[in-house]
Amino acid sequence: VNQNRAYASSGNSAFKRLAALAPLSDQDLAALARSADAPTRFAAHREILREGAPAMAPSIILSGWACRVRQFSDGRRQILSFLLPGELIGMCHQHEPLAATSLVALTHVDLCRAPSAGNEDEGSGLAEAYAVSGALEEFYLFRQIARLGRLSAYERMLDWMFEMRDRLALAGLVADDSFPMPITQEGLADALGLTSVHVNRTLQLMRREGLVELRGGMARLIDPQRLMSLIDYRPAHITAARGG
Amino acid sequence: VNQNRAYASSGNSAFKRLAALAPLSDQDLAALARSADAPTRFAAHREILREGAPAMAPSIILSGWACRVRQFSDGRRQILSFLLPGELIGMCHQHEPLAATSLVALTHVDLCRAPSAGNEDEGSGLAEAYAVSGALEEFYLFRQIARLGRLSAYERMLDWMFEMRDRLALAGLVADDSFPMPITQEGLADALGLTSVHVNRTLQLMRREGLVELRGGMARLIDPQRLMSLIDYRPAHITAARGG
DNA sequence: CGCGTTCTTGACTGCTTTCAAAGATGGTGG
DNA sequence: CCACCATCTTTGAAAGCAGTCAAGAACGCG
Repeated sequence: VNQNRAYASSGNSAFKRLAALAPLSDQDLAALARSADAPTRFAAHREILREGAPAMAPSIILSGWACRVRQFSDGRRQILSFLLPGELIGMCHQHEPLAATSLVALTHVDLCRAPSAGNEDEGSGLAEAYAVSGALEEFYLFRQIARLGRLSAYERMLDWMFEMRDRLALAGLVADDSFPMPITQEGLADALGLTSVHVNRTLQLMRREGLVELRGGMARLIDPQRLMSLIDYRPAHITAARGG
Repeated sequence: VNQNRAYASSGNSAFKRLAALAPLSDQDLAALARSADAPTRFAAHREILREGAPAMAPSIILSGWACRVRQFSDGRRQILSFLLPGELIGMCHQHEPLAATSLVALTHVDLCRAPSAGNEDEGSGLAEAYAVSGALEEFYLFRQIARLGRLSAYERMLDWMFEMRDRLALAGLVADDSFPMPITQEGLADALGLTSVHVNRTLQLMRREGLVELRGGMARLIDPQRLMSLIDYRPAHITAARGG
């Protein structure tokens, strides 16, 4: 694959996301660019941070997918949340000295330090983007809980795909309801609280019904309008607080 | 019931929790006491905040249990998280103008504004307590996800009871592994992603096995040491960051 | 081209839900 | 103090969604 081009544009979509969350000044963008100049790279499946290890510096996902994972002693695994391009790690809760969960790279991942945002009260663009990003992260956690607690396998998968679409769209990674989905069916199972066998069956059912297309790591939602009504999907309506 | 005494001591356990998270100065305690002088009261089952409504001022639960809820259009309900005495609402993500989830009182609840903590960087006791509380809140969300995603009904209930014990212990509300559990089996079902029927059956099984005692809104774990090994329970090890 | 990972399929099991109804509990008002 | 009512708990039988085990096919990478 043409990794060169991928790395050349690394961070591009990440910046796009942050700029979408709050207006960024040239100064903000310069700080981001400087930070992204020295990315840390992780290969797929590599552990970025282990539960119980000293916490990480606040960071930005420049490219690739990562996830938080809880590994049980008997082998069971649960993906707690996903970390997509432009999303942040360890911004808000830096007061905890130890990482509460492991972080694992699902694909090649480029990471960089999140430039500090100055005083949060001054309405700096970066500070605002960070705050909105934090609010979104919490929102996604709530959604994951509702998904696991009350949705059927079928509903979980649709709901999850919609969320991924919306989150990737912030980074400009969605074109025509088609978006990258670089995760195995076993990975999906670990995220949705199912088995890979059942994920497979459900996926095939959805394909037969013409609801989604899956090819080569890309997903496409066929009739979003109709699907959203099927599953009571509510997009995030979290934006930067206007004025003051 | 002797509500008078209950209200006289309202906030007592809440203060205890915050003081357990970080050392509080007399100034901090005075600010808390002042705030708690003007509590807002909610009757059981009352809605504290509706999804989509303007967000609430940062607040402290002085007494009682509340929860975040996601209500589906077809009647399904999922309790996303619990809010116990001394826990905080809306501290970190005040930048979102609208509430992302509904808040409902499970019992009578007394609420008060969280006194502002001055500059977070100055190591004020309150600011530190708020930060640790935020980290814990996130940790509990992760745990809820793992619980719903990968544990059986039996395991979910034990795991949840352990978490409640530990959280209530911070507020000094646990004596001899016995603690208040003012929630119906249907409420438990909504929190654990089960049906009330199955919660009931599972609870009875656990009682028959002599693992727990449940009487009059109080729960008691019989042999915590043994139980914890059964379910791979990991206590939170989040504390205030030392030094700096 | 060969090997390992991932995907697919089938048969069977089982945990959990559903539906329905009876029993207990607790608070309220007469 | 007791009857009454709503809410909560308990129980049974039957159905269903998802898990388990196992093996073969397809895919992608080196």
